[in-house]
Amino acid sequence: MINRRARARPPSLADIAAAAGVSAATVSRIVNGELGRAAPETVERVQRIVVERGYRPNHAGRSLRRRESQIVAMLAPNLDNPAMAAIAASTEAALRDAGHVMILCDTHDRPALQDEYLEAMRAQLARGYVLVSATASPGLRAAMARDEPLVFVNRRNMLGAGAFVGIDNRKAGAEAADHFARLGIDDLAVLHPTLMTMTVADRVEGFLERCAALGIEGARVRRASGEGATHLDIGYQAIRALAAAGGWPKGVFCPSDLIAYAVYRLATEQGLSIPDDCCVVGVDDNQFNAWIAPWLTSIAIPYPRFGAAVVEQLTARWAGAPARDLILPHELIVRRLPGGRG
Amino acid sequence: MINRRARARPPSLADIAAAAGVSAATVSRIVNGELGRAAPETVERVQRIVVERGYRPNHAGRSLRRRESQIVAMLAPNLDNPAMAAIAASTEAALRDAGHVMILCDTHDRPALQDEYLEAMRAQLARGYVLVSATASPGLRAAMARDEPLVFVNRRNMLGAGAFVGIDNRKAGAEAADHFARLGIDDLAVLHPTLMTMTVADRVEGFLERCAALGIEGARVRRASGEGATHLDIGYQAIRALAAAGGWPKGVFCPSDLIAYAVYRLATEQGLSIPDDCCVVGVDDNQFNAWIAPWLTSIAIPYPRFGAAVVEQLTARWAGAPARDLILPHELIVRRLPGGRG
DNA sequence: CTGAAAGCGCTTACAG
DNA sequence: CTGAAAGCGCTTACAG
Repeated sequence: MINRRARARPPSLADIAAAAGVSAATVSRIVNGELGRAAPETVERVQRIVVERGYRPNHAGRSLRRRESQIVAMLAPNLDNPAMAAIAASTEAALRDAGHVMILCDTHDRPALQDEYLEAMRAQLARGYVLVSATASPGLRAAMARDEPLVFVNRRNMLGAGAFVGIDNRKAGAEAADHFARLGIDDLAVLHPTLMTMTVADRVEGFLERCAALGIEGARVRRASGEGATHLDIGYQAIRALAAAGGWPKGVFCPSDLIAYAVYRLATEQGLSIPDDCCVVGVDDNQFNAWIAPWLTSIAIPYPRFGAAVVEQLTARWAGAPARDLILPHELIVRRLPGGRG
Repeated sequence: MINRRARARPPSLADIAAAAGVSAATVSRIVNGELGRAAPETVERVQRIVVERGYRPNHAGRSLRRRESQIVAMLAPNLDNPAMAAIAASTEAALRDAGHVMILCDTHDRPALQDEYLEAMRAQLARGYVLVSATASPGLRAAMARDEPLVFVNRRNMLGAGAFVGIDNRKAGAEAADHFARLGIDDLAVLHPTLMTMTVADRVEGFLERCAALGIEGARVRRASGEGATHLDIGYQAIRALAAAGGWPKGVFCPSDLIAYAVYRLATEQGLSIPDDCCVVGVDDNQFNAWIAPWLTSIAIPYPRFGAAVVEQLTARWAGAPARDLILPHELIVRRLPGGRG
């Protein structure tokens, strides 16, 4: 038996107006909180009927009329990355609290897909765009030209200025170097994607600069890079190349936890122990590290706070304020140390 | 300097019609693929202008008129769970391919929030609802009464029938028991939340039933439960209680990977080795297991395939087909075995 | 304090 | 093959 019973139409403004014996204009004003413009008894009656019938304004009608929706689009590469999931979760909650809904788009880090979503979200009359680790693309340039409210997360706008939410990546890299220095480890390496984003490049540069400042010569800090779809694959390729070429370093800086996970995998495969044979420092400090990666010291990025920061930036843009940076504090989380120290 | 330059209005149907010297009706038909109803040269001209001006139909107008949007709402508890992230990622991609957009709502497993989102999405004229591990709630009952297109993922509809996408949880639990039997481990335990969802209860029951069938008496299979916001906390509480009460078992079945992670943490804290001292089997097989949890054997759930299954179910519901179950295959992924076997 | 009216951008049954 | 017209549900400037 196929059930094709037509779904009941939700009550419209007109239905409420008819039931209350007033005009649609009056109901609209009351629903939108303009309580002072109607007689108290009218307000009371309308509000009662609204509740009774479970009236909800139809957003298509409202958006059409106001030429704007309450939709905010988040464009992110690869939702499977726990850092992305953490950002999405906190942003979703913060937007919801502010009365918006978030549409999540997975760009797979491809400019063409990013542009397609930018266009699709524009057709949805999106009120704002949250671009997590955005890539350069013609559509992004067009959105900038139209002065759309854009907020860049993690990775700065590669095409010019733009509101930004993230951490101080150079400083984070430097603090990783300090950590190795404190432990007296100077046989170091850094692993990264062959094609670095600005974010990763800043972390790597911050690390290398501090190493130099600490007197660890360039020859003692090796670099290796890899290619692949994820930092897992990239990291695996990089550490394998590094270990094959000159043996394992005593310490390795990974500009993301996923790269660090790859190092752990190869070490495990080769029977080495982390951190005793090689001390690893990552970035992100994904929530699972505390549970199953006691070997990983990592620089925690406060993703749970990103949501509020994103909303703050969007609100500022809507109010016409100029774009600015919002830099949140990171923190080195030290876990197991080599030789059972600490 | 505050930049308040008004954003340019995107071209409307009327603009295109004017530019092409035809009526809005004709443009609408062509844009919607009714090519046969206009002269070929008209079609060609309109299509050219559509491309030139970058015309995109305004979805608010279309939704208003058609009384339906291309929005599909996904309601999920806790996006931070990697299983949820995997489901969200694959569903987002599949819906996008089918021409829809997904709005992701985080219900935090709270009935009131679930209802609020159900209402909000209804006001958005959502065309369908993907309910991941949904909870029972008045709003869900109301949505069922309205015959909304609902698809339940992971957890069946607790309030009646409903299209379902998931695995055979009893069988999964049974296979975990088989695995222990093959290893000759019969000092077993199972950990779970104090308040079990149907999904988890099925896994646990399937495990216990198979244990009984294999001749492992009830006294040799201990149970412990815990409470908390996440399976991490729940698992930690459960394994601690179990170990404190009667010592560590030789094998433990965890109906989710997160519970298994908690077991690993306590074992590490107490200086025990997994799987040598205690062999752990989880469920989900999150992507990171392959990289940093070589100690964890887990029953893989094919989340990357869930998206297509969800779209299949939604499409069937839209076509008026009756609700049915879509059971996808799981697979036991065996990793390191106790005593270096395997 | 309240309402009539216009209009947001689209679709579609109808007429020709 | 094409268009005029109505209407989806809402908001708002205007008039009273």
